[in-house]
Amino acid sequence: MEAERTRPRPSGSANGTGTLGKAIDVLELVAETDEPIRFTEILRRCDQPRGTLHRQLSNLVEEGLLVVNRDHSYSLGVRLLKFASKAWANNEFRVIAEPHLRRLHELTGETVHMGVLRGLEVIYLDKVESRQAVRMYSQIGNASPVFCTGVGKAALSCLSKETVEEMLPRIAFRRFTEHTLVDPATFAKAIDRARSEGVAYDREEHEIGIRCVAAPIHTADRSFVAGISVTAPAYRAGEETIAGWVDLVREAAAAIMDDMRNRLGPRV
Amino acid sequence: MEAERTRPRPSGSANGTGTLGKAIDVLELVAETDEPIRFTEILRRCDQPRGTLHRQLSNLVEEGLLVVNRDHSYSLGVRLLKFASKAWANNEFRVIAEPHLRRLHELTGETVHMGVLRGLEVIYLDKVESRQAVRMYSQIGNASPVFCTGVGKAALSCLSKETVEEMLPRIAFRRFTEHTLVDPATFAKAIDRARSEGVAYDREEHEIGIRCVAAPIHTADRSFVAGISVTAPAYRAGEETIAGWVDLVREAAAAIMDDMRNRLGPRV
DNA sequence: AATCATCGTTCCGATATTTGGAACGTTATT
DNA sequence: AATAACGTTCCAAATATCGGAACGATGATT
Repeated sequence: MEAERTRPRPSGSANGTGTLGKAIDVLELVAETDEPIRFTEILRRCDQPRGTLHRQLSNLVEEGLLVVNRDHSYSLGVRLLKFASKAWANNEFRVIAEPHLRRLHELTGETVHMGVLRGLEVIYLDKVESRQAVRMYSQIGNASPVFCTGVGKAALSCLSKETVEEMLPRIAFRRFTEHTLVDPATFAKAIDRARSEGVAYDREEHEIGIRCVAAPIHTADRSFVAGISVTAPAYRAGEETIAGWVDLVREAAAAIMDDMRNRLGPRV
Repeated sequence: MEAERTRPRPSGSANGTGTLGKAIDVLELVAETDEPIRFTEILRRCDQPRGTLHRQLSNLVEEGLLVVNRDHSYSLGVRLLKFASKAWANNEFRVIAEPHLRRLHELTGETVHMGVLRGLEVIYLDKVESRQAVRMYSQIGNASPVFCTGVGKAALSCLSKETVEEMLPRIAFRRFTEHTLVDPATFAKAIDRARSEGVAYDREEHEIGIRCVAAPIHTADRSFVAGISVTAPAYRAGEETIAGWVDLVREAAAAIMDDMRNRLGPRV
């Protein structure tokens, strides 16, 4: 069970340990709130002494990770953008996958995503779409639940039945649409099926009118577990259409994993 | 000089204070290296004891800000993307400026940027362009020098002559092209001119073949200092063309500052 | 305009974490 | 196989954090 040791803790809040961990927990708390948040409000949500919280916030501001607004509310600092820009540009998996994502987009004409598993969330690493109707950055970096996204289910299908079983009770199955799978057992069955078929689906489970097909990608040692998907509005993605994408997505995933083995060396 | 107190320290490396500051310095060091970097290499660059560095790295990995690769090299973690995604989406100034940037793009047909001053750097907050030839994320979050970018010079023109004077010795004037201003005195004159004219230029100072016109935007208290710009390849941006953009950029900047006053309230 | 309540900041002894040198395994190289 | 370089662990000493309480600022209410 060595691999478990450094696994990121569940995406739930406030279990950071050490000085850094506590500070990042505060940062996360500000991030989760999608608008400027004031001192007292933060104080209420993280149970810490006033003095302590005040110093932590000051340190975060000093580092440029937070900014204080005129009304003493806190927002995320632009320095985070700089870090992320580097994290994105230098991510080896993303660089390797990129041409394959582009090809998949050309073959299907639809939006293609790549998302990596982190704890109980999927974080989108890349996106290829034709029309720039939706804003850039609209998806990259976004964190979505594993249980109602194609990429999330595909990623989980990389893990063993037992590992998934252990995750289930920590997942907060929340109903997003009438099609969302909210029963852990049903969900587990869907993962089993994805594992044997090599593809996972999202039929309007996260958002009404949006469907997708996804396939898993991972390193041999499962230290990197992710998924790629083709997403389209439901009216363009009937069952027959979706079925036609399955092989394309699977092949793209296989090609990416091939490249990963060749360029990064086989892992364990 | 109260305003100086919490100003982000110069973008140079390794002057973080406190436990958090030191950890973020290490993170920055990894970020600056554009490829995976190994323990010993980090050790050489930050003069810290082995044991200390080892623990700091472990903590950063534990928090998901770094990842360790199979060969013990370190890369930035995807958790940074999640933070940045929120920082971008929720940035009030960006949200306010966005429609104006779009309009400016429509009026000129060229790429429009918005960048904010942070220490001695400009960090790009937004970008609007028609063709998606260049990858998304290609610019956002990017940190560029103040002294050879239109946005950087525009931003500096918001500051007093004295403040700029104090910054000069800390700026590492590096020659990017034959047109780069590498003499502090000449550069200071350019800023003075930008201050009186309300626009700054970049005539292939950062990159051969790229020119731009930029205008400053800022809050009354200068806690937010930024610039917007229209950028184009030199063959499409002759002197007459650029001159035609000046008023458009200035007007867009004025409109953004109007909106800022209305929506955020006048600051100081 | 004055009062009161809420909010944010500062202070300092107690506490827990970090620090840093050295010794110990582990992996690559000759 | 021997050697060197690298990464990890350990623990007493140093130091930053912790956290309660007092203080000052802000702004809402009468």
